[in-house]
Amino acid sequence: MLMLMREKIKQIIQTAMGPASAEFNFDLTYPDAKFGDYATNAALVWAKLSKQKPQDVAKNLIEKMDKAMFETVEIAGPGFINFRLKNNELLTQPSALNPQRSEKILLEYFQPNIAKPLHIGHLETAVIGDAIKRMLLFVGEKVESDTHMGDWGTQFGFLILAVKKFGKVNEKIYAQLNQEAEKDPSIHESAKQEFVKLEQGDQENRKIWQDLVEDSVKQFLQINQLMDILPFDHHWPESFYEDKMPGVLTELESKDILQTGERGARIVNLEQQKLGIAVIVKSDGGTTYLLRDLATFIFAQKEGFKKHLYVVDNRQSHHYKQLFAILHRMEKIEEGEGAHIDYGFVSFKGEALSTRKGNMILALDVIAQAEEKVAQVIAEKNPDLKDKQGVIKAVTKGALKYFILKHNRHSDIEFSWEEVLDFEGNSGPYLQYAYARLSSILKKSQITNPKFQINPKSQISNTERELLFKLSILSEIVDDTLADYLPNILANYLYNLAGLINKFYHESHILSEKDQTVKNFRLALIAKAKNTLGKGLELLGIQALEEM
RNA sequence: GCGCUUGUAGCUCAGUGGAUAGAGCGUUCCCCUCCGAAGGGAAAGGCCGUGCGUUCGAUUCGCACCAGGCGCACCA
Repeated sequence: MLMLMREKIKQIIQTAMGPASAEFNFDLTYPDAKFGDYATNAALVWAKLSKQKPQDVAKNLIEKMDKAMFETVEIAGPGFINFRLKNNELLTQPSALNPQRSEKILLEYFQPNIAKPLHIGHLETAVIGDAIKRMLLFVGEKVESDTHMGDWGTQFGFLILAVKKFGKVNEKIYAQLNQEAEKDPSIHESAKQEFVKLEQGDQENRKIWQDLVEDSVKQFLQINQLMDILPFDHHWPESFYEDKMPGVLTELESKDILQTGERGARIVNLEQQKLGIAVIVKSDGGTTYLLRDLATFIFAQKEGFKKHLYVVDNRQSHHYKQLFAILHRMEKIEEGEGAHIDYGFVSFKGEALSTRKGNMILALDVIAQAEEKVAQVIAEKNPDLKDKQGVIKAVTKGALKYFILKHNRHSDIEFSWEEVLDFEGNSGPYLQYAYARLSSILKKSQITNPKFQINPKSQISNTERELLFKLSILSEIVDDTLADYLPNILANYLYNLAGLINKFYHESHILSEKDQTVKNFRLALIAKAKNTLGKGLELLGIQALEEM
């Protein structure tokens, strides 16, 4: 059974505390490097409960503790216990854990809408979802991804109406028609009618719809290549659930959950949970997104998915609360089996981006501008680079993905061209650059697989020691990242790691080092750093480059 | 009105019940006759929105208020 180092240390602490340890929680954190590798507040917590002095409790704990793994165990500050591991222990952290759970997880992300071009918001869901998928796979979970294309709903009434009126539809026509509808309610009404006809199987409308969908699917699947998104395991668009909705309605009826609301709409009353009214079927008989999401969840459950995760922006959190509340009432869901992985949407110059306002930042525009800037930088810094095109693409994707992933997904992002196109400092290319320099040294050393020889007599600098520890905790960081599905935890870690690597690179000379033992140790450190940084980048979906 | 969410350096953002609150950008400096300067180092810059409470300890938890954003029955 593989175990994270911090779990081992927690067990050691618990063992030292004896049966009393079951009664309370304590933390094990990463303190400032000068204090140690790990720190615990266990003595402080215990002292509080037992009304003893923290220092005494700590002293007692340390005495009883199995200290074999540690270089030092010290009391510090108000009663923290700081642990410093023996150097050899730093090489033993498993790169992956044994999977604890074996249920299938459905991870839904990337929900493009027909007749709307891909924009920055689509990049967010795709990039966040992809990173989460990569990490879940890394820890051994059975996760499958699904795109949920918006190919159904009243909007299709508008699209069909547009095709009938103008013979075709594009973004402009669609927007124009929507604007007209705001002034003229009869247009809105006819659009709704067209969708009802589509749902009832009208042949002409079906044909128009199919053509629209086929076109769009081709366009959307560019995302896999465009942004290096792992292939999707499923494409279950909204229309996929068309024939699964009646069954859900029947079940809602039989469980007496459904009520008739205003104008004959079929609703679920969630006022008690302070979630308002959920409309399941509209008064014109058309289905709602909510009904399709119910059908989606229930379908996935029948397919054996125990957990259903949705990577969708935070404006829809009310919707997902309603969804989970209804599923709960249907007794289909238990705590933790459905989760809305929400993210803040992008604003630009303080204004929310929207297609309607016309300030939307399109995916292809961002990519094009970033590629242009990357090409400039390469022309300036590394004009003789081989495979320029490949590197330009990889650096561009790295910059965009990292820009998205470094933010705590809960916060809204203020988009700034300046920041997105800045490849210095806390950026994707900074990480890729650190990696490329490591590769370069290893290549020049001509030692392909250096072995660690930690000679107790040879000097290990503070930076080297700190780096060695940092390299040992990748799995713990992934574990933290997945606890709340916050990819920025991994992104921040990698940024700090790259900073340490750069500092080490700056302070310690490798190729010119005379002492063979020291040189070997440093080379091994470089190799391990390269592997770890490379692995971390891969988990974010960012390509590591040998040269750039 | 109700609900959710955010408020941390000039700007954009991390972060945490505790040991000196961090980074990038911007500003002012320093470092390529040594492995890639897309790099490293230094300085300046903070009542962590306000008030009250819980706590040995609050920027972190709770409540109230102020300010922004989002959502709240037939859009998805």
